[in-house]
Amino acid sequence: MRILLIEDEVKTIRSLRQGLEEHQWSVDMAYDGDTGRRLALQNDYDVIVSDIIVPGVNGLELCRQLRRQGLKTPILLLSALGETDDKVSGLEAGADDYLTKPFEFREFMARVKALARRPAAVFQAEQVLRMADLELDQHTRLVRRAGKTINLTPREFALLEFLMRHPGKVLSKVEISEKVWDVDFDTGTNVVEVYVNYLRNKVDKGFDKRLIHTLFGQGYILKEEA
Amino acid sequence: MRILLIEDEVKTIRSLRQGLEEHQWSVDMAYDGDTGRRLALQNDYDVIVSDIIVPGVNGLELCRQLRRQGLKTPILLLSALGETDDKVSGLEAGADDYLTKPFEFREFMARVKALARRPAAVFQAEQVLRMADLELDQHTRLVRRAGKTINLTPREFALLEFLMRHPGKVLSKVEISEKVWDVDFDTGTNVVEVYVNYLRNKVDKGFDKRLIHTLFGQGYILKEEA
DNA sequence: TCCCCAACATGCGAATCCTCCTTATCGAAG
DNA sequence: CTTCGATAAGGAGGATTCGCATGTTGGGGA
Repeated sequence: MRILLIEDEVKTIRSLRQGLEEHQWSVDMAYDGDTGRRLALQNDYDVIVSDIIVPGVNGLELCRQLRRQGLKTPILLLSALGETDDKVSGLEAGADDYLTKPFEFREFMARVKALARRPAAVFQAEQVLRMADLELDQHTRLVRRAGKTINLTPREFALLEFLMRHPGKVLSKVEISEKVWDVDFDTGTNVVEVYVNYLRNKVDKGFDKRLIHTLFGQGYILKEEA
Repeated sequence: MRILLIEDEVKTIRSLRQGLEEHQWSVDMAYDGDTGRRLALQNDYDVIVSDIIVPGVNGLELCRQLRRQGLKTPILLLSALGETDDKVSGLEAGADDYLTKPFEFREFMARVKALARRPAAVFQAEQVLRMADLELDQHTRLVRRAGKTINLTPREFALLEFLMRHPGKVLSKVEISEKVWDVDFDTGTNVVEVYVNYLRNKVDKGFDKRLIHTLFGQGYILKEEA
């Protein structure tokens, strides 16, 4: 089971992390909201746990953003704020559970397990890569952007899959040739450029934000902002 | 939205019922565990709320029984017992959330809503046809026999899908032409035979038991025994 | 600042592969 | 022996992949 823990309070981190790992959970950490969001979209967790008060994007806003982007992963919010108003606004932001500090680890663990056994998580366990409103299911080989299904050829799919496995990373044409075409020499052609062009026509054209960007002389990169 | 409320304490019933109905929820009531279980299995609720201490089967046991019978509906347990042990055992019995009395109605409502927005029922609709060790997923369009993935062309898939939708039934070539090729006249060719042959090569050849059988002069049939 | 060249984008089309279906031939059932 | 079914072979048409030629753009040097 994979869990993402977004928290900046050292004491809480230590106890939760240790406890989770003793229960055989694989824990990814984020110490601020922005890192948390990136990880949440990039990887496929069974549960996400976030403190409300963290540096950067706070827990409530994080929930809203993730839900707006279609992420279905169960979210458990932690907070020192125990007022009904706080709980209500957390749950209305899209969280699935809300736990007030201080709490016993056993209750935390029981709630995390309850979230993980949801059928949503089972379905999520299929390999879905996300980047903004673009999603690629490695299992069903379905690609969608803003809800609209996109039809890719096998080679186009392989290229997009490679890009989405390394979001925000500059990928040189040599790297792409190696991983997508499986050739480690220069073919002397511009296949990569041709296929990047194909992908842009299908994935970027007609949508508001471009996701595939060129870094002159360096390669290509998949990211959100222009 | 439909909710089942299992509770015997008059005061709680009154406030919850009234509040839920003001939020446009349709409320079914049970005053004891046995009635609750019967209703839960009989009808299709979005959320089930149960007090732990009710006459007859108690809330914990109710959870276990419902889960054992495969019911996926989210369950919220209510209780005056606020100890960690109580919460943990409730969640481990299969509940999805646990709320300690007394609570404010707004928090209760927020938690119920959080449970109701789960995609549970949506994804339950897994469209898989099975025949012996052969399975065909109408949604992902994946076909497997004895765990081995089989690659079919669209036409082959349509033919196998038609056969699997009518297991054990004799299907004449005319019927197959109509349903799979959408032609209601005799094309004068033997397309059906050719495609049955393709299917046999991929689906039957190399496996111990044949599934596609010929009924001379009548048509084809999908069944187990030779 | 301007110019040029390398880097990149893109239109076009050839080669290849996949899918579908037909035809022809052979075997089996009744 | 006649009819029905199995199977091999191959062509039409479309999708896919890739190369090439020609625009277009970025950025470093004069």
